[in-house]
Amino acid sequence: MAEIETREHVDTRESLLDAAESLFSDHGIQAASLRAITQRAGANLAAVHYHFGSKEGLVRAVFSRRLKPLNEERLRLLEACSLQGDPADGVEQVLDAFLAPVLRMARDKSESMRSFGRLMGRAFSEPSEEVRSMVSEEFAETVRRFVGALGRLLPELSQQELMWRFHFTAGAMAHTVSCGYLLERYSGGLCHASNIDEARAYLVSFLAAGLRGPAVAGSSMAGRPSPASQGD
Amino acid sequence: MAEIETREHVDTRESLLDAAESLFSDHGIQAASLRAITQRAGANLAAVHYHFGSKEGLVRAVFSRRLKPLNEERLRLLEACSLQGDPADGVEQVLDAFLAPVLRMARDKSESMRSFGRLMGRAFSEPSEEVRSMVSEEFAETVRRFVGALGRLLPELSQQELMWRFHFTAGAMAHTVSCGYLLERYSGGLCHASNIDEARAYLVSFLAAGLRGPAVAGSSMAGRPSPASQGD
DNA sequence: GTCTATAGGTGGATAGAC
DNA sequence: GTCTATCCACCTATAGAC
Repeated sequence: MAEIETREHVDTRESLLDAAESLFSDHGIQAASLRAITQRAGANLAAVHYHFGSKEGLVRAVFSRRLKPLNEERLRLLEACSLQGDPADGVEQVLDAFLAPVLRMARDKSESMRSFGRLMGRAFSEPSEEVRSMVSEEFAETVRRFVGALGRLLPELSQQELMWRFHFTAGAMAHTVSCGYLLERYSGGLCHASNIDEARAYLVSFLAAGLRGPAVAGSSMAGRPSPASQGD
Repeated sequence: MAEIETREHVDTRESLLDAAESLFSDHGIQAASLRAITQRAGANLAAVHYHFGSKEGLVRAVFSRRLKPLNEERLRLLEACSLQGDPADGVEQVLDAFLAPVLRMARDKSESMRSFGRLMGRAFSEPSEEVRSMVSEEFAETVRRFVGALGRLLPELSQQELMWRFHFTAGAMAHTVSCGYLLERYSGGLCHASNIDEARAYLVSFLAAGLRGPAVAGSSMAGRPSPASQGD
């Protein structure tokens, strides 16, 4: 009988994280009030301060709960690439290791995971400097490792151009995760951003072609109005 | 003498738009209070309600003031492409017509324009449904026209794959406009997102390669774990 | 650990004088 | 068109009982 009670309130801390995640992604971090969060969690207003110290502490906890496992999975998949490496598909494999965990999260069966997907998609452009720097710190090691792997597969790219291209890669991914509604709308319902297999296949093929494309001239392009992309 | 007075307060309506634009982009739309906005504009709190009816009216005015000229310029540049068209560089030219006005805005000399660039970069993932639907409506015609132009240049792509690729294109652009700090940070200061010529050249070459890449198999890819991007 | 009660502050909006 | 004054709802945070 105590079991039922236990399953009812599960764990206040975890309920608060779930409620916060959901409301942060629906209304934005700033607009989601602790009152709304505690109400949805079935907890008391003061519980947030007991468990997390402040609203900011709650925000940090919401992000790190998901980001640590996410980036660990990415790094595991990256390791797997370099072992079973068919170098011809190397770029595609690395991209898939980078993308698949995020896409899976953003389209997860659980509403909770999908919420976090949307939240993460806009985390980098959050107005709050606190949030931005926390999140970018959380991804730093993953970026370093994936850029390294791509650099070895694309040795003809300068470090600079490699970084730019990785930046665009991340952008296409983030947009896909957080702005899928645009694709549905602008395609008149032809495309469905929620289809994870389509998203993966199209993203990987588009990005691999972009990454492998000819390098920009290199040094002397200051002031050039329209780039001539005829590399070597 | 009246001239000096006139130049002092310029025009309350315009001052309010400038102040709102700046504070919306620094702190977010929801977090920027009418009190802070009117104070910066040197206007009275009640002036917002007199000129725009409500905070939401102010938000709409801030966006449409910039988006209409921006998209008009894009469409003018697109027209110019199809006239002086060297078909070999068609994709690059269309991309440049799409990107250049936004990048110029995001790196404009005036702080006001740069503010709006940041604001626009995250407009699509704004929590407020009102803002998102207003902004996506504002871009609808531009998207339609550019997708049409790209479709004619890339006839081997299905309408579906074209839409997906355009979506990724927009994502890379939005990320570049609104998350330049990430590139600077992750490259250890090697790349500077504020360099508009670099951004343009790298973006256009990357995206053109992605758009021109081989098409994904097409229909039978549901459930395929890692896409084989060996088109025809 | 969880609750109530409340402090102390800020938000958007409006009425009405000028 | 611009101002002051004010309403009232809401926010985060904390003190202190249980």
